[in-house]
Amino acid sequence: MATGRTHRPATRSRGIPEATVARLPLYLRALTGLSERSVPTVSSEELAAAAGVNSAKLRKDFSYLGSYGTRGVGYDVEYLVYQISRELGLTQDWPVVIVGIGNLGAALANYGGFASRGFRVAALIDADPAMAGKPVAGIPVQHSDDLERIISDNGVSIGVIATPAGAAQPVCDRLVAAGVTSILNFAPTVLSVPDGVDVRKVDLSIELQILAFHEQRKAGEESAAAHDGAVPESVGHDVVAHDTDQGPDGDVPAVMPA
Amino acid sequence: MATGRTHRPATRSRGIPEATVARLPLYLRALTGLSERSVPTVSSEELAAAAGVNSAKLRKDFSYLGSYGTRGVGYDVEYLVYQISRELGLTQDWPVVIVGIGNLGAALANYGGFASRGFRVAALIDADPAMAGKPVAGIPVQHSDDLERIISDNGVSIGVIATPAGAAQPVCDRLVAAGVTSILNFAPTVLSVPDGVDVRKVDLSIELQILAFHEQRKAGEESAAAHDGAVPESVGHDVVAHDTDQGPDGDVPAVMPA
DNA sequence: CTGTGTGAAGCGATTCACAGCG
DNA sequence: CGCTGTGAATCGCTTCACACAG
Repeated sequence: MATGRTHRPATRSRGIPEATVARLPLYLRALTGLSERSVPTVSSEELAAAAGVNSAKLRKDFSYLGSYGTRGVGYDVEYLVYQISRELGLTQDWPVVIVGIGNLGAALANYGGFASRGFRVAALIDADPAMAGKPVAGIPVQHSDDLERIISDNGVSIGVIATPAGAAQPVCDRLVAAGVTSILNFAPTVLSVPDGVDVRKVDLSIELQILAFHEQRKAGEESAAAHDGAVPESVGHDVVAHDTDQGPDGDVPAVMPA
Repeated sequence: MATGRTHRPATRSRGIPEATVARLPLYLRALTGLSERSVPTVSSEELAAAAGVNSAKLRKDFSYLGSYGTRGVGYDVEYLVYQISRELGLTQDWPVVIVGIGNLGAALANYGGFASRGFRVAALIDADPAMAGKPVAGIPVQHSDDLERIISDNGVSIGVIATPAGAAQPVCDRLVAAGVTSILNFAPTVLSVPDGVDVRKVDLSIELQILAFHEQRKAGEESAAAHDGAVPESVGHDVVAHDTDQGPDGDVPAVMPA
C-alpha cells in the first residue's frame, strides 16, 4: 500500500495551504451572517472573532487569496463573500448523491446547509427495494441498482456515503467506477480509493472518544490540583481548554502524473 | 472575543500530541476488527494499513503511550486494545445527552457505535413539547425544561448538540452551567464557552465545501493535463492514496436494511 | 493613526533512517 | 534477520511584529 503519491509543488501560484482551505468555509459562514445584516465592512479582528480564529491567522489566510482588504479600513463583506465562494468553487452547481437513506441519510437530505451553498441533492439512493419511490425531503428514493445510471445522467462528481459500515466499500467502488471523484464518508470504515479520488470522513464515535480523552484528563488534573492547594471549581489555572480549531486536515488529490 | 484560548504545553509526562490522540480511535477500531477475527498480533505495517495511516506515524504514536510492542514480532492485539481504551478513558462509563432530536439527533440516538465504546445515551432532550415522552431508539425524549436536572441527576459531562443553529448557543450555555465540560456540536455555529470546556464540531456543509474546492481544482488540471491515460496503477481500488488524516471525523450509520 | 499584508521566527507534526531488542 | 522504538531532519502551519498603504 505504498501508494505512490506525486506530491507536487502544488499549482505554482494557486498554492493555498490545506489548513487555509479548511477554514475558508468558516469565514464564508461568518461573512454570510454579516452580509445578511447588511454590514458593509469588517476588520480582520472582528471577522476572526466571528469565525472563532485569531486575526493573524485570518489575515495570513486571506493573503493567499490575494489582497482583498483595504488598509486602515478592513474587508468589504460582499466582495469577500464572492471571492471566497469562487475560490471554493461554490459559484457553480454541484450535484450530489446520498447513498444510504437511513436516519442519517434522511437527516442529510433534509439539511438546508447544502442547497444554500451550491450543493444540490441530485438523488437519494438506497439498497432497500421497499424504500424505492418513497420521498424523503421531497426527493424520491431510488434503488441502488440504478446507481451508475443516476451518477452519469446527473453528472455527479461528489457522493455521500451514509450506509452501514459493511456496505461502504462496495458502494464506494461503484461510485468511483461510475465517475465520482470526491466522497464524503459517514460510515465507520477506512475506504480504499484510487489516486485522484478525494475522501473525507466524518466519524461521530471518534469525536466522542477524543472528547473522552480530554474529559478524563480534566478529571485527573482536578484531583491533582487539589494537591497543591489550588482552587476547587473556580477559575484556577486554565484546564485543558485547547483551542477550538480541531478541524484542519484534508487530503490532497494528486491527479495526473507529474 | 469568543472562546477563550490558553493553550497549555501539556504536562511533560502525560504529553500525548493532539494529533496522536485524534488517531487513537482509528487504531482502536482497526484493532477491534482484528480482535473479532481472533488475530493475535499485528505488525505496525499491517495495522497502519488497516487504519489508513503510514507505519512510521503509527509507531511514533504508540511510542507516546509506552513500549507495548515486541521487536521482531509486532503488537499483541488484545493488550493494545486495552491500553488504547484506557488511554482514551473508554474503560469507564460516559453518560451522554443529546439535545435536539430532529433527523440528526435521532440518527445519533440510533447509532450503535456509542454503547460499544463506553458511551451511554443517558437522555434525549428536545424543546418541542410534542416530542416529550415519545421514544426514540427506545429512549423517551424529555423536554428541555428539565435539562439541568437531567444533567445533574445523571452526572453527565459530555453533551451533544444537534439543534438548529439558533438554539445552539443558548443550549450550550445551559449545558455548561449545568456542569457539562465537553461538547460535540453539530449545529453550524461557533460556540462560545468558558475556559476548561472542550468543544469539537462536526459540520457537514464545511466538509462538502472542502471537497468542492479540490474537485474544482481537479477539473482545472484535467483540461491542463491530458485526461485519462493517467497513472497505470490507478484502476482497481488500490489504496488509500493521500494522507487520510483530515483530523476529526464522526460517523453515524443508521439502522437500515442494505 | 489604523488595520492590512507579510517576512521571519517559532512550533508541532511527519518522515526518515537506523540502532538495537528479541 | 525482522520489526519496534526513536533521535534527527524536515515540513507545514501558526504566531509575531512591523513596514507601509490608505
